[in-house]
Amino acid sequence: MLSKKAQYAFRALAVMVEKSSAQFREHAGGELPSETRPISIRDIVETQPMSVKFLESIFLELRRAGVLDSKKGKGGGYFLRRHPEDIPLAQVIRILDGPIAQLPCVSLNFYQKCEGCNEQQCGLHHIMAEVRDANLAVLEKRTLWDLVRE
Amino acid sequence: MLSKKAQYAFRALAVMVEKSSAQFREHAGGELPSETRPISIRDIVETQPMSVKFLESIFLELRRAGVLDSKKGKGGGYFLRRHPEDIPLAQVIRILDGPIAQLPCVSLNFYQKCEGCNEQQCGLHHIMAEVRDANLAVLEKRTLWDLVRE
DNA sequence: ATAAATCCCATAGGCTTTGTAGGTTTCAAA
DNA sequence: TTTGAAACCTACAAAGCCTATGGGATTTAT
Repeated sequence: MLSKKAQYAFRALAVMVEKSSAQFREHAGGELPSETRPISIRDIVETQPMSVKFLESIFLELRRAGVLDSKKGKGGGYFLRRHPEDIPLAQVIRILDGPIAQLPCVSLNFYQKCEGCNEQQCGLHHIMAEVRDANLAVLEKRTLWDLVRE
Repeated sequence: MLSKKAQYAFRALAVMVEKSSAQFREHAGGELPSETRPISIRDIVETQPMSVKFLESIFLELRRAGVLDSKKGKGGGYFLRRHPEDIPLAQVIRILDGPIAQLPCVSLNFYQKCEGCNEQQCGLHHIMAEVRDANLAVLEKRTLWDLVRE
Protein backbone atom coordinates (compact mmCIF):
# COMPACT_ATOMS: atom_id res chain seq x y z
CA MET A 1 0.00 0.00 0.00
CA LEU A 2 1.01 3.58 -0.59
CA SER A 3 1.86 5.47 2.60
CA LYS A 4 -0.24 8.44 3.65
CA LYS A 5 2.78 10.54 2.74
CA ALA A 6 2.65 9.43 -0.87
CA GLN A 7 -1.13 9.78 -0.98
CA TYR A 8 -0.98 13.34 0.31
CA ALA A 9 1.85 14.05 -2.11
CA PHE A 10 -0.20 12.95 -5.09
CA ARG A 11 -3.22 14.96 -4.00
CA ALA A 12 -1.04 18.01 -3.48
CA LEU A 13 0.87 17.57 -6.72
CA ALA A 14 -2.40 17.20 -8.59
CA VAL A 15 -3.41 20.61 -7.25
CA MET A 16 -0.11 22.05 -8.38
CA VAL A 17 -0.51 20.64 -11.86
CA GLU A 18 -4.05 22.02 -12.06
CA LYS A 19 -2.89 25.47 -11.09
CA SER A 20 0.15 25.35 -13.34
CA SER A 21 -1.92 24.14 -16.26
CA ALA A 22 -4.14 27.20 -15.84
CA GLN A 23 -1.04 29.32 -16.32
CA PHE A 24 -0.08 27.09 -19.16
CA ARG A 25 -3.29 27.81 -21.03
CA GLU A 26 -2.88 31.54 -20.50
CA HIS A 27 0.42 31.35 -22.30
CA ALA A 28 -1.16 29.29 -25.07
CA GLY A 29 2.18 27.89 -26.08
CA GLY A 30 3.35 24.29 -26.32
CA GLU A 31 5.53 24.56 -23.23
CA LEU A 32 5.23 25.61 -19.64
CA PRO A 33 6.35 29.20 -19.08
CA SER A 34 9.93 29.12 -17.86
CA GLU A 35 8.97 31.02 -14.75
CA THR A 36 5.74 29.74 -13.21
CA ARG A 37 4.28 31.47 -10.22
CA PRO A 38 5.13 29.55 -7.04
CA ILE A 39 2.27 27.88 -5.20
CA SER A 40 2.35 27.99 -1.43
CA ILE A 41 1.59 25.19 0.98
CA ARG A 42 -1.31 27.27 2.22
CA ASP A 43 -2.82 27.49 -1.27
CA ILE A 44 -2.78 23.73 -1.54
CA VAL A 45 -4.19 23.04 1.88
CA GLU A 46 -7.12 25.31 1.11
CA THR A 47 -7.99 23.08 -1.85
CA GLN A 48 -7.08 19.70 -0.35
CA PRO A 49 -7.34 19.71 3.44
CA MET A 50 -4.33 18.14 5.15
CA SER A 51 -1.75 18.92 7.79
CA VAL A 52 0.31 21.95 6.82
CA LYS A 53 3.39 20.77 8.65
CA PHE A 54 3.21 17.30 7.19
CA LEU A 55 2.86 18.56 3.65
CA GLU A 56 5.73 20.92 4.32
CA SER A 57 8.03 18.01 5.11
CA ILE A 58 6.79 16.09 2.09
CA PHE A 59 7.47 18.95 -0.30
CA LEU A 60 10.87 19.44 1.26
CA GLU A 61 11.71 15.85 0.39
CA LEU A 62 10.45 16.30 -3.15
CA ARG A 63 12.50 19.47 -3.51
CA ARG A 64 15.68 17.78 -2.31
CA ALA A 65 15.05 14.95 -4.73
CA GLY A 66 14.74 17.36 -7.63
CA VAL A 67 11.04 17.08 -8.42
CA LEU A 68 10.08 20.46 -6.98
CA ASP A 69 11.85 23.73 -6.67
CA SER A 70 11.00 26.54 -4.29
CA LYS A 71 11.13 30.24 -3.77
CA LYS A 72 11.41 31.56 -0.24
CA GLY A 73 9.88 34.61 1.37
CA LYS A 74 6.65 36.44 0.82
CA GLY A 75 4.95 35.43 -2.39
CA GLY A 76 7.12 32.33 -2.47
CA GLY A 77 6.15 28.72 -2.72
CA TYR A 78 6.84 25.58 -4.70
CA PHE A 79 6.77 24.80 -8.39
CA LEU A 80 7.53 21.83 -10.60
CA ARG A 81 11.04 21.65 -11.95
CA ARG A 82 9.90 19.76 -15.02
CA HIS A 83 6.78 19.45 -17.12
CA PRO A 84 4.26 17.19 -15.33
CA GLU A 85 4.36 14.89 -18.33
CA ASP A 86 8.01 14.21 -17.56
CA ILE A 87 7.47 13.12 -13.97
CA PRO A 88 6.35 9.50 -13.75
CA LEU A 89 4.50 8.39 -10.65
CA ALA A 90 7.21 5.80 -10.07
CA GLN A 91 9.67 8.57 -9.28
CA VAL A 92 7.47 10.15 -6.63
CA ILE A 93 6.79 6.79 -5.01
CA ARG A 94 10.48 5.90 -4.87
CA ILE A 95 11.34 9.20 -3.23
CA LEU A 96 8.67 8.99 -0.56
CA ASP A 97 8.06 5.28 -0.02
CA GLY A 98 11.20 3.63 -1.31
CA PRO A 99 11.23 0.51 -3.44
CA ILE A 100 8.35 -0.35 -5.75
CA ALA A 101 9.37 -4.02 -5.91
CA GLN A 102 7.90 -6.54 -3.50
CA LEU A 103 11.31 -7.95 -2.56
CA PRO A 104 14.68 -6.22 -2.09
CA CYS A 105 16.32 -8.79 -4.38
CA VAL A 106 14.22 -7.71 -7.39
CA SER A 107 14.40 -3.97 -6.81
CA LEU A 108 16.06 -1.96 -9.54
CA ASN A 109 16.77 1.13 -7.45
CA PHE A 110 17.06 -0.33 -3.95
CA TYR A 111 18.58 -3.73 -4.67
CA GLN A 112 19.71 -5.88 -1.78
CA LYS A 113 20.89 -9.44 -2.07
CA CYS A 114 18.74 -11.92 -0.23
CA GLU A 115 20.61 -14.33 2.00
CA GLY A 116 20.49 -18.04 1.45
CA CYS A 117 18.70 -17.96 -1.87
CA ASN A 118 20.25 -18.38 -5.29
CA GLU A 119 18.46 -15.83 -7.43
CA GLN A 120 18.79 -17.86 -10.60
CA GLN A 121 17.07 -20.84 -9.04
CA CYS A 122 14.60 -19.08 -6.75
CA GLY A 123 11.08 -19.39 -8.11
CA LEU A 124 9.80 -16.55 -5.98
CA HIS A 125 12.50 -14.27 -7.32
CA HIS A 126 11.39 -14.81 -10.90
CA ILE A 127 7.75 -14.29 -10.17
CA MET A 128 8.35 -11.14 -8.16
CA ALA A 129 10.44 -9.78 -11.01
CA GLU A 130 7.40 -10.30 -13.22
CA VAL A 131 5.28 -8.42 -10.71
CA ARG A 132 7.77 -5.59 -10.60
CA ASP A 133 7.81 -5.29 -14.38
CA ALA A 134 4.01 -5.28 -14.52
CA ASN A 135 3.96 -2.48 -11.96
CA LEU A 136 6.60 -0.42 -13.65
CA ALA A 137 4.89 -0.70 -17.01
CA VAL A 138 2.11 1.40 -15.49
CA LEU A 139 3.99 3.56 -13.01
CA GLU A 140 6.75 4.63 -15.38
CA LYS A 141 4.27 5.44 -18.14
CA ARG A 142 1.76 7.34 -16.03
CA THR A 143 2.83 10.83 -15.01
CA LEU A 144 1.67 13.70 -12.86
CA TRP A 145 -0.05 14.98 -15.95
CA ASP A 146 -2.35 11.94 -15.95
CA LEU A 147 -3.47 12.76 -12.42
CA VAL A 148 -5.58 15.67 -13.60
CA ARG A 149 -7.02 14.15 -16.76
CA GLU A 150 -10.19 12.14 -16.49
CA MET B 1 7.05 -4.82 -0.04
CA LEU B 2 6.13 -8.27 1.16
CA SER B 3 6.38 -8.69 4.91
CA LYS B 4 8.87 -11.12 6.41
CA LYS B 5 5.87 -13.22 7.32
CA ALA B 6 4.85 -13.64 3.70
CA GLN B 7 8.45 -14.23 2.64
CA TYR B 8 8.91 -16.98 5.21
CA ALA B 9 5.56 -18.42 4.22
CA PHE B 10 6.57 -18.70 0.58
CA ARG B 11 9.91 -20.28 1.44
CA ALA B 12 8.19 -22.77 3.71
CA LEU B 13 5.40 -23.53 1.28
CA ALA B 14 7.96 -24.11 -1.45
CA VAL B 15 9.54 -26.77 0.76
CA MET B 16 6.15 -28.36 1.31
CA VAL B 17 5.43 -28.46 -2.41
CA GLU B 18 8.83 -30.01 -3.07
CA LYS B 19 8.25 -32.73 -0.53
CA SER B 20 4.70 -33.34 -1.68
CA SER B 21 5.76 -33.49 -5.30
CA ALA B 22 8.20 -36.26 -4.38
CA GLN B 23 5.24 -38.24 -3.06
CA PHE B 24 3.36 -37.22 -6.14
CA ARG B 25 5.96 -38.79 -8.41
CA GLU B 26 5.97 -42.02 -6.39
CA HIS B 27 2.30 -42.38 -7.13
CA ALA B 28 2.93 -41.69 -10.80
CA GLY B 29 -0.67 -40.60 -11.29
CA GLY B 30 -2.09 -37.33 -12.54
CA GLU B 31 -3.28 -36.25 -9.11
CA LEU B 32 -1.90 -35.81 -5.63
CA PRO B 33 -2.61 -38.80 -3.39
CA SER B 34 -5.68 -38.06 -1.32
CA GLU B 35 -3.73 -38.66 1.86
CA THR B 36 -0.32 -37.02 1.79
CA ARG B 37 2.07 -37.51 4.65
CA PRO B 38 2.05 -34.44 6.91
CA ILE B 39 5.20 -32.34 7.03
CA SER B 40 6.23 -30.95 10.40
CA ILE B 41 7.48 -27.47 11.18
CA ARG B 42 10.75 -29.05 12.24
CA ASP B 43 11.19 -30.70 8.83
CA ILE B 44 10.79 -27.36 7.16
CA VAL B 45 13.08 -25.44 9.45
CA GLU B 46 15.83 -27.98 8.82
CA THR B 47 15.64 -27.16 5.12
CA GLN B 48 14.97 -23.43 5.34
CA PRO B 49 16.32 -21.95 8.58
CA MET B 50 13.84 -19.67 10.34
CA SER B 51 12.20 -19.19 13.71
CA VAL B 52 10.16 -22.27 14.63
CA LYS B 53 7.66 -20.31 16.68
CA PHE B 54 7.19 -17.68 14.02
CA LEU B 55 6.61 -20.23 11.32
CA GLU B 56 4.18 -21.99 13.63
CA SER B 57 2.03 -18.89 13.88
CA ILE B 58 2.20 -18.36 10.13
CA PHE B 59 1.04 -21.89 9.36
CA LEU B 60 -1.72 -21.53 11.90
CA GLU B 61 -3.00 -18.53 9.98
CA LEU B 62 -2.80 -20.41 6.70
CA ARG B 63 -4.64 -23.33 8.22
CA ARG B 64 -7.43 -21.15 9.54
CA ALA B 65 -7.73 -19.54 6.13
CA GLY B 66 -8.12 -22.91 4.46
CA VAL B 67 -4.84 -23.16 2.58
CA LEU B 68 -3.28 -25.75 4.87
CA ASP B 69 -4.67 -28.56 6.94
CA SER B 70 -2.96 -30.25 9.86
CA LYS B 71 -2.68 -33.44 11.81
CA LYS B 72 -1.84 -33.29 15.49
CA GLY B 73 0.28 -35.57 17.62
CA LYS B 74 3.33 -37.65 16.91
CA GLY B 75 3.95 -38.05 13.21
CA GLY B 76 1.66 -35.11 12.57
CA GLY B 77 2.29 -31.91 10.68
CA TYR B 78 0.85 -29.76 7.93
CA PHE B 79 -0.22 -30.50 4.39
CA LEU B 80 -1.78 -28.60 1.52
CA ARG B 81 -5.55 -28.78 1.28
CA ARG B 82 -5.50 -28.32 -2.47
CA HIS B 83 -3.14 -29.01 -5.31
CA PRO B 84 -0.37 -26.40 -5.38
CA GLU B 85 -1.48 -25.48 -8.88
CA ASP B 86 -4.78 -24.33 -7.42
CA ILE B 87 -3.30 -21.94 -4.87
CA PRO B 88 -2.42 -18.60 -6.44
CA LEU B 89 0.18 -16.47 -4.71
CA ALA B 90 -2.40 -13.71 -4.44
CA GLN B 91 -4.35 -15.78 -1.94
CA VAL B 92 -1.38 -16.29 0.37
CA ILE B 93 -0.47 -12.63 0.24
CA ARG B 94 -4.01 -11.54 1.07
CA ILE B 95 -4.14 -13.85 4.06
CA LEU B 96 -0.83 -12.76 5.54
CA ASP B 97 -0.34 -9.19 4.36
CA GLY B 98 -3.82 -7.99 3.49
CA PRO B 99 -4.66 -5.97 0.40
CA ILE B 100 -2.63 -6.26 -2.78
CA ALA B 101 -3.87 -2.92 -4.10
CA GLN B 102 -1.93 0.28 -3.45
CA LEU B 103 -5.00 2.13 -2.19
CA PRO B 104 -7.98 0.97 -0.10
CA CYS B 105 -10.36 2.51 -2.64
CA VAL B 106 -9.17 0.20 -5.45
CA SER B 107 -8.92 -2.98 -3.40
CA LEU B 108 -11.19 -5.83 -4.51
CA ASN B 109 -11.05 -7.77 -1.24
CA PHE B 110 -10.43 -5.02 1.30
CA TYR B 111 -12.29 -2.10 -0.24
CA GLN B 112 -12.67 1.08 1.75
CA LYS B 113 -14.09 4.29 0.44
CA CYS B 114 -11.64 7.17 0.44
CA GLU B 115 -12.92 10.38 1.97
CA GLY B 116 -13.19 13.55 -0.01
CA CYS B 117 -12.46 12.06 -3.40
CA ASN B 118 -14.92 11.18 -6.10
CA GLU B 119 -13.68 7.90 -7.48
CA GLN B 120 -15.05 8.52 -10.95
CA GLN B 121 -13.12 11.75 -11.27
CA CYS B 122 -10.02 10.89 -9.29
CA GLY B 123 -7.08 10.41 -11.61
CA LEU B 124 -5.05 8.57 -9.01
CA HIS B 125 -7.89 6.11 -8.50
CA HIS B 126 -7.91 5.15 -12.15
CA ILE B 127 -4.16 4.72 -12.36
CA MET B 128 -3.98 2.66 -9.19
CA ALA B 129 -6.72 0.42 -10.53
CA GLU B 130 -4.50 -0.18 -13.54
CA VAL B 131 -1.63 -1.03 -11.23
CA ARG B 132 -3.81 -3.43 -9.27
CA ASP B 133 -4.91 -5.21 -12.45
CA ALA B 134 -1.33 -5.51 -13.64
CA ASN B 135 -0.37 -7.04 -10.31
CA LEU B 136 -3.24 -9.46 -10.20
CA ALA B 137 -2.61 -10.62 -13.74
CA VAL B 138 0.60 -12.11 -12.39
CA LEU B 139 -0.33 -13.00 -8.83
CA GLU B 140 -3.58 -14.77 -9.67
CA LYS B 141 -1.95 -16.72 -12.48
CA ARG B 142 1.18 -17.79 -10.62
CA THR B 143 0.68 -20.50 -8.02
CA LEU B 144 2.61 -22.37 -5.36
CA TRP B 145 3.44 -24.87 -8.05
CA ASP B 146 5.43 -22.20 -9.92
CA LEU B 147 7.57 -21.63 -6.84
CA VAL B 148 9.44 -24.87 -7.37
CA ARG B 149 9.79 -24.78 -11.14
CA GLU B 150 12.72 -22.97 -12.64
C1' DA C 1 9.66 46.89 9.99
C1' DT C 2 6.36 43.49 9.00
C1' DA C 3 4.24 39.61 7.25
C1' DA C 4 4.52 35.59 4.57
C1' DA C 5 6.65 31.96 3.25
C1' DT C 6 10.25 28.18 3.09
C1' DC C 7 13.63 25.67 5.79
C1' DC C 8 15.36 22.73 9.51
C1' DC C 9 15.59 19.59 13.42
C1' DA C 10 13.93 17.19 17.24
C1' DT C 11 10.59 14.38 19.09
C1' DA C 12 6.23 12.22 20.54
C1' DG C 13 2.32 8.89 20.22
C1' DG C 14 0.58 5.07 18.29
C1' DC C 15 0.62 1.28 15.38
C1' DT C 16 2.76 -2.66 13.12
C1' DT C 17 6.16 -5.94 12.59
C1' DT C 18 8.77 -9.55 14.21
C1' DG C 19 9.26 -12.44 16.92
C1' DT C 20 9.54 -14.95 22.13
C1' DA C 21 7.73 -17.52 26.10
C1' DG C 22 5.14 -20.77 28.23
C1' DG C 23 1.97 -23.80 28.47
C1' DT C 24 -2.13 -27.16 26.67
C1' DT C 25 -3.93 -30.69 23.78
C1' DT C 26 -3.72 -34.49 20.68
C1' DC C 27 -1.86 -38.58 18.92
C1' DA C 28 1.20 -42.68 17.80
C1' DA C 29 4.16 -45.94 19.30
C1' DA C 30 6.79 -48.47 22.65
C1' DT D 1 -0.08 -46.63 29.99
C1' DT D 2 3.78 -43.96 29.68
C1' DT D 3 6.55 -41.19 26.71
C1' DG D 4 7.67 -38.13 23.19
C1' DA D 5 6.44 -35.48 19.29
C1' DA D 6 3.78 -32.53 17.24
C1' DA D 7 0.11 -28.93 16.60
C1' DC D 8 -2.48 -25.44 19.19
C1' DC D 9 -3.27 -21.14 21.83
C1' DT D 10 -2.57 -16.77 24.30
C1' DA D 11 -0.04 -13.18 25.92
C1' DC D 12 3.39 -10.06 25.48
C1' DA D 13 7.82 -7.56 24.47
C1' DA D 14 11.30 -5.13 21.73
C1' DA D 15 12.11 -2.55 17.89
C1' DG D 16 11.01 0.05 14.11
C1' DC D 17 8.06 2.81 11.28
C1' DC D 18 4.34 5.95 10.31
C1' DT D 19 2.12 10.13 11.08
C1' DA D 20 2.42 13.80 12.32
C1' DT D 21 3.56 18.17 15.79
C1' DG D 22 6.34 22.01 17.73
C1' DG D 23 9.41 25.59 17.83
C1' DG D 24 12.05 28.07 15.86
C1' DA D 25 15.56 30.21 11.89
C1' DT D 26 15.96 32.20 7.47
C1' DT D 27 14.63 34.53 3.35
C1' DT D 28 12.00 37.83 0.70
C1' DA D 29 8.41 41.23 -1.06
C1' DT D 30 6.07 45.17 0.32
